[in-house]
Amino acid sequence: MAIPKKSTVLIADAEAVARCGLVHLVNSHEELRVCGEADGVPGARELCTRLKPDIVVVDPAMSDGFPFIGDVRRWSVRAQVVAVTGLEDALSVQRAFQAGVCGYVTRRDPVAAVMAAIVGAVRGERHVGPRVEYVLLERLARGGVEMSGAAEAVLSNRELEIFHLIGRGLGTRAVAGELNVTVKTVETHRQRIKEKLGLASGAELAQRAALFHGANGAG
Amino acid sequence: MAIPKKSTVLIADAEAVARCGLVHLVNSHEELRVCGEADGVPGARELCTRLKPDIVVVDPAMSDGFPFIGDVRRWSVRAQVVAVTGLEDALSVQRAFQAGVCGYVTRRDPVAAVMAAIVGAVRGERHVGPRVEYVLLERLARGGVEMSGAAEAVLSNRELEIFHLIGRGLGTRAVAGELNVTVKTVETHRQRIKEKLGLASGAELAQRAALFHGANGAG
DNA sequence: CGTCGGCGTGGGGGATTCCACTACACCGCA
DNA sequence: TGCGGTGTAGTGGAATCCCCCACGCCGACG
Repeated sequence: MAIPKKSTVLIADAEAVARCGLVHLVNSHEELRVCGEADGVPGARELCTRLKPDIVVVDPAMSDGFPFIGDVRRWSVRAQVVAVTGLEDALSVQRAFQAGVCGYVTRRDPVAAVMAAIVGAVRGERHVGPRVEYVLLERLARGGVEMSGAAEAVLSNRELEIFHLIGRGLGTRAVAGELNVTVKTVETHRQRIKEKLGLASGAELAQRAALFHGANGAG
Repeated sequence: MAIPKKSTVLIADAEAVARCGLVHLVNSHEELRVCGEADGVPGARELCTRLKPDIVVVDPAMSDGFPFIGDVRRWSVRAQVVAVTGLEDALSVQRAFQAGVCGYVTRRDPVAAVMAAIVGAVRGERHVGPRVEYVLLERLARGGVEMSGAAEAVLSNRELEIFHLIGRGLGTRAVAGELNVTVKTVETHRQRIKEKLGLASGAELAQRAALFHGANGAG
């Protein structure tokens, strides 16, 4: 037969077990061949420049995972990136697509969905797993489409102030008391913060605020 | 021929990709054979009673994962349980061993360590992966004594599970859906968690959970 | 063997918050 | 002179928080 020139696939995932599964999965498809494995971004960068794979399967949960996706896209217009990860929150999906992934499936999605995303990527098709579809539709249903991946910089002074207070574990009522405004005002600010950051619920807001507050200056 | 009576292995893991890797890994060993796969605890229970596997490879991060470990041990004195999971915090390791696992490796440990733990389990040997060793030694180095430093240790398994989900930014309703219980049940657990950790409000709970999850869970 | 306490699961019900819309005054900028 | 972002605040229905209670299970302790 005319040797159909298999597409080469690079696997970049910190989890050895997941790599093992992905390698077998990819190699079991007749149009695909694994050309390399990496357990971190540095190794993946090296293999990427040396092997020039057609497809890069990457877990953005790795250190520098998201920037790495963008790097691959800049290095080659031909290479496609598929995210296979345990991250199932809307923000991670958003960041991945903004970085330029072609497909996004989670580790809990069926094996068929993983394969569909990788095989589809060969032809530039966008595929997402059922679980990803779900969180995206949830998000779209709420309207807030364009969100700033650039995070908290877009918040106004007042909003940032409230964001910090939320991160300190204060509830709506407590924030209102702290700032000497009504609860309704704080609620409005919370709404706007959620829109700007692309957060779907008050719970996600509390999480982001806590992590942001913990990572940056505590007060 | 003398058919060396391979040991049977049941794989219980919510992540399809990880299952795929574990299946290939286990089947590649001449003394082992995968006899079943489950993507959740209910399915694993069913297969466990029906197939009576020699080894159960389980991800305790699944819903009811830790109690399931204990159940397996109670069902059969002969069956051994090996934890293969993404959880790398000392508390999870401790809970797993208290529940009765024979070995504990993380998904990021080398494939060889995973195999060593599973093969060793056939003979009842205890194996942990390098990463697990590291966190255990870390724990010994600091605190010295029982890790009461983590106030979260006082939480029951179920409470800890919910605590993690809250830390991932899920609201009460979302947690209930994830665990297939009613909202009221989740509310009760949230109450008890707040009592045990001395938290005054749901906002404080969300903050603590986010910080805890960010520090331990996923990075 | 009984009882007691912790755990997981739920319900009732009032207070509170969430959330989508709306409103208005202020300010800067084109 | 209008347009847009900001800070403030309201209305109203859905969802939640938060305290109290209940039941079944299981392990521990007397």
